[in-house]
Parts: sequence; structure tokens; C-alpha cells
Amino acid sequence: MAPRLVTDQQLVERLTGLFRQVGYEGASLNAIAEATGLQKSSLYHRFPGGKQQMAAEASAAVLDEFASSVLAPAGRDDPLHERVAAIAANLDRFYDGGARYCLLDMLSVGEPGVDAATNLAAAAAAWIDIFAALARESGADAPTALARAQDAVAAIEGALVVSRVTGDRDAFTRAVRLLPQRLLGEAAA
Amino acid sequence: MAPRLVTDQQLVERLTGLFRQVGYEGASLNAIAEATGLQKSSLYHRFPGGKQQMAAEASAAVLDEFASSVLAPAGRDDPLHERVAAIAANLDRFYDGGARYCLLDMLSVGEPGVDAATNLAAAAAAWIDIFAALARESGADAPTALARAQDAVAAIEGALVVSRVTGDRDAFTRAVRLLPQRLLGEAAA
DNA sequence: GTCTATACGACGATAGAC
DNA sequence: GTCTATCGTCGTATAGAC
Repeated sequence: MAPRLVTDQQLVERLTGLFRQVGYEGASLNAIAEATGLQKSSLYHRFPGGKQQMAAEASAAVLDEFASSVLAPAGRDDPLHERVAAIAANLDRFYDGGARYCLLDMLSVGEPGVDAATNLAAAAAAWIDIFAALARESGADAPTALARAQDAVAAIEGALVVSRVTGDRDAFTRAVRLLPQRLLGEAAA
Repeated sequence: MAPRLVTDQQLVERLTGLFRQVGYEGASLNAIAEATGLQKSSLYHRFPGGKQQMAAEASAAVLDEFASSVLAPAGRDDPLHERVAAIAANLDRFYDGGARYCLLDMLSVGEPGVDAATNLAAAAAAWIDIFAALARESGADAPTALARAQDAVAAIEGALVVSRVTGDRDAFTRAVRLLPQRLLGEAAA
């Protein structure tokens, strides 16, 4: 076997970057080949399932990366408000202050296949679950915590849409800044 | 000239419906022909600018329809809280309880052309402006009103994304219900 | 104004050499 | 494992008859 010119990790990273920018249908195989540095046939060797498998693995990788590089502080030993503040800072970095789009949104239009759709739904559910657990720690009951978590995620996602359409990133910056009180209630103000 | 089989209004309505469902790239000309009841070449007779013109006119029409069928109560003589409640009810109907997607989101991925992008940006700005005016009526100063308006729009848009990805429409229902206090502050609770 | 028929490029995907 | 070359299909867009 010839050596791999691009590692699996690099490959999936570049895929997620492209899908996030232009969505599923916007990422043609020619564009994917250029972004990854591999020819189309090499891509089919690495992903026999074709473009849908690429989307599925990209979405799975983002699920992992989001959990480890954004949500990880949720499980630490620090005080509650510090953990939420750390997550807010991570969100700002992950979405580059609102300049980057969210794969949940970009990859859920078109026909990315059931595997990718399942991964996206799982990623959203995991995100909401972790937020809900934080809300419960602040004293909220289960239904209230779930509602706060969904609303907090929606505030981020909606701010990204508004930023994309209007070009004004203030909404995103504010969404990140308001995360603590959205999640923990007035106690965090 | 032969009689028009489909009026301009019907044509644009069917276009907006399709674009909202499947986005710009997902709406192939074959799909558009089927949705509108016209053949592809007839569509090019009505829209010489091709698919991008279809997207531009569809976005312009939605801007109008949204203003007249959702935001119209903002300018009425009723008490502030009644107008906001009417808008909330209109939003729930316009988005069919979260089952319909938003053209701002669906049409802003892909290459719909500058005209459509301009219309979408204008629609978002108009929506935010009207919300901001309502917030000011409640006593908020200008920057606070703008922030509340952006956040309220983002809450709706984000809830629609969350609903689309997870299949759970509770987030949207709550976003509509919470609109008054998001816009008017605690006074509306 | 609408239609059938078609041009032509880009698409996702595959074959086979190295 | 990666490459060049190619397949068949579908994409947007046009031509020309009625």
C-alpha cells in the first residue's frame, strides 16, 4: 500500500470545514478534492459510501470535537458559573465570533443521507442535554432546565443565522454573553 | 399572446413554497417546473434571469407577505401588548407551529445571487426594525430595543433550526409564547 | 405564452494503470 | 493508496414550432 498523503483526521477536518462553509449540496466532489488535496477517486477509496459517507463522518467528527473542545468544561469541578463562562468562551472561539456557520444548520439542508441526519440529531440532543444538566445544577426543575437548554441552543443557532443574513455579528456576540443567565436564570446576572 | 396558465402571484407563491422546503440548490428546474405546473422553457420566458431571478422575486414576495400577514399589527391602534400578541399568533401560523422552514435560512445557503441576498438582508432588517420599534414603545432606549429585537428574531430562527434538526417543535412553540417578554421586557410577563 | 426537443457543462461515481 | 481518464445522469439554459 502506498502511504497516505492525508491522515484520516486531516481528511475529516477539511471535510467538516468545507461542509460548514458551503453546505452539503454546495460541496461538490471537485470542491472536496481541492479542499482535501486528494483526487475524486482517492476520496472514493477512503469513503466507499461516497459523498453521503463523507457527510456522515464529518458530522460524527464535529459531534466529538464540539463535545471535547466546547462542552468539556461542563463536567469539571469548578464552580457552576465558571464552567458556564468557560463554555461561552469556547462557543465564541468555535464559531469565530459568529463568522463561522454551524454544521447543524448547513448540513441539514439537501440530501446528506440518514447517517448524517442521525448524527446531527444526536449532536443537537447531546448539546441540549449538557446544557439542561447545567441548568438543573442552578436549581431548576427538569422541565424548566430542558426549556432553558433548548432556548439557549436556539439563541446561538438563531444568532448565527441572523449574522449570516445581515452580516452583523453583534447578535452572536450578545448570544454568547447572555448564555449564563439564559441557562442559569436570573441568579447568574 | 396565449393566456397565462399561471398568474404571476400563483407562480411566485409556488416558488417561495418550494424554496422554503428544499433551499436554493435543492430546487432544481425540474422540481420547479413540477411545483409550478409550467415547463422549464416557459419559466425562462417568465423569468429571463433564470433561477437566480426566481429566487430574487421569491424573496421579494416573502418580504411583502411577511410584512403584511405577520408584522402588520405592529402599526395598529391597539394596546402594545395586544399588538405583540397578535404578531406572535401570526408567527405561529406563518411557520405552521415550527413545521415550515424560514426562507431567510433556506435561501441563504448556495449561490442564489446578489439580488436574492439583498432582499433577504432587507427582510431581516425590516423585521428587526419593527420589533425594535415595539421594544422602544415599552420604554427601552434605542440600543436596548435593537438588542431585544435581534434577540427575538434570533430566538425564532434558532428555534426553527433546532426543530428541523431534532424534529421537536416544542422549542418553536415556546419561542413564540415568549416573544412578548423578549421584546417588551419583564413588564410583559 | 407555452410547448417539445436539445445543447452543453457539471455532477456523483467508476475503471483500471501504477 | 493515489492517480488519469471516463462513464451516465442531471443540472441550467436555449432554439424554434405552435
